[in-house]
Amino acid sequence: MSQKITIHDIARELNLTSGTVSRALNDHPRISDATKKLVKEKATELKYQRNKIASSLRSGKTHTIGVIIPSAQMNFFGSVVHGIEMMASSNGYSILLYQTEETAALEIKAIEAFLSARVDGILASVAKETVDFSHYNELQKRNIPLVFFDRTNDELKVPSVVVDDYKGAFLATEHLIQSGYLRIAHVSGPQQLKTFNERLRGYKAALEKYSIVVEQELIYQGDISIEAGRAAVDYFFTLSDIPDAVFAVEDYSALGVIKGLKDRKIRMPGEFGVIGFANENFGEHISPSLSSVDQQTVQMGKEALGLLMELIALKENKPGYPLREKIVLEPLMQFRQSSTGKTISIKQAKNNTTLANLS
Amino acid sequence: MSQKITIHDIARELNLTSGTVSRALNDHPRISDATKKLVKEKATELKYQRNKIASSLRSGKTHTIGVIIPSAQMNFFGSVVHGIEMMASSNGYSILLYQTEETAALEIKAIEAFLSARVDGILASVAKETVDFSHYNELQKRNIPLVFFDRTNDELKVPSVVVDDYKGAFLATEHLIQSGYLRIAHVSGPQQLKTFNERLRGYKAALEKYSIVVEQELIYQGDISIEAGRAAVDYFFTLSDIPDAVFAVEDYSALGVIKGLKDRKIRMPGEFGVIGFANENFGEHISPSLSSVDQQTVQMGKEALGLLMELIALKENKPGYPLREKIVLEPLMQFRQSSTGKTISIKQAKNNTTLANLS
DNA sequence: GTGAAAGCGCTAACAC
DNA sequence: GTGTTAGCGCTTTCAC
Repeated sequence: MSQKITIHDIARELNLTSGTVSRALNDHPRISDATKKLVKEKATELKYQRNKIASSLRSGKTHTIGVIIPSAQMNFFGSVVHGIEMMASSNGYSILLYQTEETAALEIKAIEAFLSARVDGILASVAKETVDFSHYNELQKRNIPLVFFDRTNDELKVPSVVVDDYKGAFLATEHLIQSGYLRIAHVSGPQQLKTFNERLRGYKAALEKYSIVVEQELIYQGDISIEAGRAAVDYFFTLSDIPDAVFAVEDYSALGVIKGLKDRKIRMPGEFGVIGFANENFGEHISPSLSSVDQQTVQMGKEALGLLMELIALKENKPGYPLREKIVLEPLMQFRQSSTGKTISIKQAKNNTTLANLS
Repeated sequence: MSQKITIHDIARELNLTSGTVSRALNDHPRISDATKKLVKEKATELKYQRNKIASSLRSGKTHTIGVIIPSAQMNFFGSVVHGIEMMASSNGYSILLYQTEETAALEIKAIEAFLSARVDGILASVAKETVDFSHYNELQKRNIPLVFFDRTNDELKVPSVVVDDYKGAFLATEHLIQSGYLRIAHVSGPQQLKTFNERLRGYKAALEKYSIVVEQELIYQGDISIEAGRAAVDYFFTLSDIPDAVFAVEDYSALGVIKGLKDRKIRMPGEFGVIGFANENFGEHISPSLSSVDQQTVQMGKEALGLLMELIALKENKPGYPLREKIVLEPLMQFRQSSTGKTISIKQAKNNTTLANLS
């Protein structure tokens, strides 16, 4: 049988009341050290385990936070969750984890579960599919502390932790320019997500800084997948003026681009430069190794939890916490082989081939 | 203000009692369809959210399970958690996630949190550091359903889900033999973990099946890291009789081997065959693409949760569940470029080079 | 088919 | 410094 020692059992054995036992266990200031010691010893002796359920019901605090991610299988989110859980645990919080599989339906289901579980706060990375944010709105109405990480939305005024997507994209694009690439394309992601929109903005800004005209035909409306990258290459090679570099919105898209270019026997780097975003763990091991923008995933998780703790403290009217609306992490540039110096243009390469054929 | 609609509010508005409302919400058979409909409509109208805390306190069931993993940052565990959460969610269960960072201290802390949260069951992958299993023993004493996955311990009689490491290693080694490789080495992992020991056993068994003598000098005592793989190559090339293939205990070691061989300009496959274990996500994207043994991570998670559900049902005396003690998943062979047919021996290659130099 | 009432185990006023 | 008391919101016997 599973044990069921309660504070009443401890109280009875010590000739105290359950109230005193409860206070002793919670280190209430007005309980004498002697009884505290007595109670705690008896508690361990009886292998008492505090019933958090009952405690939560009475106190209204669960010390549990809900975490919503698209999928734990994606390295990026596993890493963020790692950061979140570490910090949560050391703050005495437990985390309830739900995955959306990028669908709004599961996102709604997760929020309902959290509401029902009376979590003290929620950390979420919005699903790709989500366009209607009313379920998040509902959380705000109910005054439930909420922090977005990575995937955010600006319509809702939700505090968030993100990497500086704009800056990362800007630097990535600038790096391609400085490496000598002249016609730089972009494989973009779903534009309803601010994350991806910011990266597009950064891309454009870098071009503009160097007085390069932003051409709409060089922006392929893609997705974060290998397939999207491949499709982008197929598309780019239908253009009359083929690009010689790609800044992909994410590493998997970048990988697709590399695969597509390899199929076409394009030399990377040299003929073609590629840079991605996310610094997924395969990047440094493929060939050419993929240049990318590191998003400080673990730190992102820690910061997100920290911000949520502040919101929770604020809600409980504990003062002294200046509320930050947004934490922006520095993108860490990881320059590898795929984006290093341009040596020869595709046109030149083609001409060479033509010459070779003629000779 | 956060809302606090209770069943009493619904009851009052409908001139019913809270008991009836509770039953209606839970689809109790003796409640008329009419009232059920009425109650449910009113519930959504008032945006009622069932208080799971109160429900759990009263019923003794939390519909929550605790999950213990070394780290969510490790792709393997992220993947298993993905499987666990998917299945849990579709069974109406929430998961509480704790990481051990491979330490016994955090493992104990996690179990205490789970006990206190009154989880209905626990899924755990043992920390590398753990040698004393008394905290897991305590769970058994308290009759809390427990299932191990991947990292198991044979002393405790805990139901578990693992991949057949022996068989996977056997098939991997056999594949190298059948591909024409003659002198097959092994980069092994920490032998105190049963997982890695089983893989060594499988390697030896395959050699023996083909009457190949197991040579101790071909077994490099390594680890699951790129560095270990590189070091293994350095070592193998000091041997008077250099091997022509490697079965590495894990993909990162295999990757190190590939990198080491590339540095030495060894052609793969052909001159040298390599196969790993784990089917990490970089494997199919590197060149040569890495042959490996897939551990069915997502399936492992699903099976672990399924087994736990059975244990929970058993505890509640719902009959008809034959209890399985151990689920062993089939290793799925992923043959890619790195292990395909041998075409030329290193000796031959050297001779060719020598000849070329002479001419 | 529904009502009445007890209580899950804890916390937190309010006493003194 | 400790006792008393009243619930938190739900489920669940026992009625009828």
